[in-house]
Amino acid sequence: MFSDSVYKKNRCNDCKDKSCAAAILTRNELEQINFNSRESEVKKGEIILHQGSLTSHIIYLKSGLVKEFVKPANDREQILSIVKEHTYLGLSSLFGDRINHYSYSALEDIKVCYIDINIFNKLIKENGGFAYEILVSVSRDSLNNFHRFVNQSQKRIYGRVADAILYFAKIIYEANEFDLPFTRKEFADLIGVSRESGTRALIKFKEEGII
Amino acid sequence: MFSDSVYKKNRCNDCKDKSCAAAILTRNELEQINFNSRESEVKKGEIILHQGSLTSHIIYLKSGLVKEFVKPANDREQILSIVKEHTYLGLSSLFGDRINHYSYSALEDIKVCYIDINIFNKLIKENGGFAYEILVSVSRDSLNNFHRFVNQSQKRIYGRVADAILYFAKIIYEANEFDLPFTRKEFADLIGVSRESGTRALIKFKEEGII
DNA sequence: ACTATTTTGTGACGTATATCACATTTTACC
DNA sequence: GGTAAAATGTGATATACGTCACAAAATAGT
Repeated sequence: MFSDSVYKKNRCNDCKDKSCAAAILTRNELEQINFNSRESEVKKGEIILHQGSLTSHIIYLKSGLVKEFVKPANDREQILSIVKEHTYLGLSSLFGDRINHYSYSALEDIKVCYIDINIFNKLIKENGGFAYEILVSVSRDSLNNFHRFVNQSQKRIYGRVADAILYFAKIIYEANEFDLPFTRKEFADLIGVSRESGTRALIKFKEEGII
Repeated sequence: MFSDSVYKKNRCNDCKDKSCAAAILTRNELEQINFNSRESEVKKGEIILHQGSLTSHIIYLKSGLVKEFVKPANDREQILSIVKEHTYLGLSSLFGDRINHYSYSALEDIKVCYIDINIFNKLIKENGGFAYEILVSVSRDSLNNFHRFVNQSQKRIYGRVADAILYFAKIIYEANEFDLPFTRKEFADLIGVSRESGTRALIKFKEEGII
């Protein structure tokens, strides 16, 4: 189907970046994915998926960082989450109305795989173990989001800033020192405050020597 | 296993309140659920599940209305969603760490079924169609919640009140006239505002004759 | 290297809504 | 049916944060 398949007999089987779910699949099942998928690179800042678009392929984030967001009409953009490598994008949209409910854009240069949605669904129905792993990951997302939701509605700006920073330290980078991969405006969109207020809070944190 | 099983050979198979997912199961699979589940009634106001508790059974809401909520330490209670009949409670907690992340309590007298978690997982792994339906429902939940999340962080009080009322009219009751099934405080907890502010907004709506 | 554009910092100001305090009504319970 | 407890309504007050306006700095494009 794709020219490089001719050369690399089973790219997916040898992939070092397989998802937990894909690790469950048999050689033959991976072969099916292999022949119905394509790898691609996306540059920093580019949009991978637009909210409202129809789902024909599922997108697997092989490496890099991605932001998941919505932009309600003439309203402030809201970043829903920061997605790490080895994750499928927009799983929950896949099983609903087949319309992507969120947008995704690359926070850095990334690698993604486009997998045919029909193969994906077929494997879910045929391989319960695979389905189970997908369920685990959809559920984990769902819980994380709820957690953020509750945080946002109950804490105010300093708490949110602290949460966001800790989130990056613990979950995303697993390190104590790092640079935020986006602008102040995006940071504010993530914690749901205005750009100015977000900045002010960050500065205060710096003054107090916490950062 | 349960005494009534002796009398009613396959209660689950004949159940008129089966979930979409359970409708996919074979007679034999339903039999397995039948022998590892128990039906029960819960009175209005009683708690069905406590956040933090361990999951040993999955709970299916056969009839009635339930509120899903969290109560962060000495903070205001936050209602996450209102759950309608024919829904599994806490699915997303099931596939994570097996700890219930939310609490559930009955908004009216309800009927629930407790299904052994091991049987449930077994069926997911063995019956891909069942797994797929469960995925659909977890995804739908997830999307709904996101939607609420975005709404709450972008609209202010009147918008939220309107959303909540429309939600009840369209989704929960599917009617234009209804009584809110809870107190003003709970209503406020649902839309994430203080009791007083929520009440004031409701009164304003009444004055303007919208309600 | 030099503009043009975008991002960031900072002050002044307005306002939505939380909080407090208390009166009134409704509900629950012997 | 009468008292206690919970739920509701209402005003006064405080404040966190959004918005606006503009300056400074950083980035990008030629």
